[in-house]
Amino acid sequence: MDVPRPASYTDDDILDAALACVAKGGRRVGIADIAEQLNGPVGSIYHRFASRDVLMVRLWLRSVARFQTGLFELADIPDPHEALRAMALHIPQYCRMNQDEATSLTLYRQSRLLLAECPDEVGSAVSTMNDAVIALTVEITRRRYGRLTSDNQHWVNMATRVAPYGLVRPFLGRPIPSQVDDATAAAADAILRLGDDSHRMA
Amino acid sequence: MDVPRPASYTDDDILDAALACVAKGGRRVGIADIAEQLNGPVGSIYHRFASRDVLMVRLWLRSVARFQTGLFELADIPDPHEALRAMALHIPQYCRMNQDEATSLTLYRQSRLLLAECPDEVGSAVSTMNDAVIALTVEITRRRYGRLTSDNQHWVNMATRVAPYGLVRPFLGRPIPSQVDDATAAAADAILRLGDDSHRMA
DNA sequence: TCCATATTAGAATCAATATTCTAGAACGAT
DNA sequence: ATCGTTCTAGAATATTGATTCTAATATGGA
Repeated sequence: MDVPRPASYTDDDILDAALACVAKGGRRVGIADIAEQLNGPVGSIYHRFASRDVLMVRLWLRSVARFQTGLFELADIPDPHEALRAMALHIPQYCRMNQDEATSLTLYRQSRLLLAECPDEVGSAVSTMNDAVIALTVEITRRRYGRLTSDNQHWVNMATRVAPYGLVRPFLGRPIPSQVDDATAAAADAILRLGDDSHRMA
Repeated sequence: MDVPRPASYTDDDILDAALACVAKGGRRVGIADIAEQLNGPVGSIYHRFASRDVLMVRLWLRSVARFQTGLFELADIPDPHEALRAMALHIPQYCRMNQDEATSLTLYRQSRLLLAECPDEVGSAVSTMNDAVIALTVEITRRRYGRLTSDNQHWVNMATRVAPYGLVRPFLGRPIPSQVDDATAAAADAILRLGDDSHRMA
């Protein structure tokens, strides 16, 4: 069999270059910027990625996946309330340890991508990206509240994702102060507790 | 004296058109989009705004100013903790009542604009936009904690701005559920309380 | 009516960047 | 040494969208 020329740049090399550009902040990242950071030609980038959009979405997906692996390690915390608080705290901790990737998480939002403007080469990955995490969360939610309601899921979502992410977001790009973690824990506790009084409902 | 031709489009008309485009979401808003929404030519837009950047920043500044006027009405709540909680709750409430403007608040961040890339025609407005709100907040903070420390200011900032805004942000563009308000109040209370134990410090 | 002025109007231009294209290079099996 | 394959290279092209430019228009006072 004939053998092809070996590649100088892997997919991940290119994604890493793009990540560096995104983290560097500045203006909107262009293919030329990525090529410069990569120290390679734009042709090699287009050889692997159909378009700039596909490249950027794949970068985002890779960061999301890496973020999520840390979450699964929290699955075996026995007390469910503790587990949920740990999930909340994982967000500022991950952002502090992986500043560049954390910045790249702000590139897209799943809801927007699903709505439209998403290259279908990556469409299915985008639509299933959260499935495993949702399954995990559902299980812990059931244990935490005794039963699973859409209300409970709402509180858990707010406590473990929305609030923590909202609290770190303004600090991305600079060192994340420890007060963010304290505020995250306090907010998560308080919001999770809202699900305990179901007497509000009819 | 000679009299000029009367204007068909005021500054605010143009900003309103831009606002509608931003709220409509879709892709990045261009001058052509705004002109179409305005039902006028691009020339009239450039007649009033030196550049797209100036226009968008002015839209953002107008939204921020409108948001802030609601805040000042809370100044005379006597109990400082109540006042701070009300400030926090003002954010989801404002976003619910003014969905389009709320979306336009996500256009820029003051910190980024000050750093660079800000047309100096609007630079001074950007740098002073928060002065009055900061003065108000400082006063309430002092009453809430007895004294003013940078730590206290941090907690107040997290409780009344960062957390509430982070909690609504993912819901912008669709109806904002009442749970956001409940979560905001709970989180604000919990975070403000963190400033009460100063025994942590040396 | 005619003037001075500020404005509308939108076609023409310009700049930035994404994308395509053609040529050449690297590899190991034959 | 040659070949088929996949990759690098980067110049050329296409596209997108901001900005500029010239002409025309509305207005009330002189």
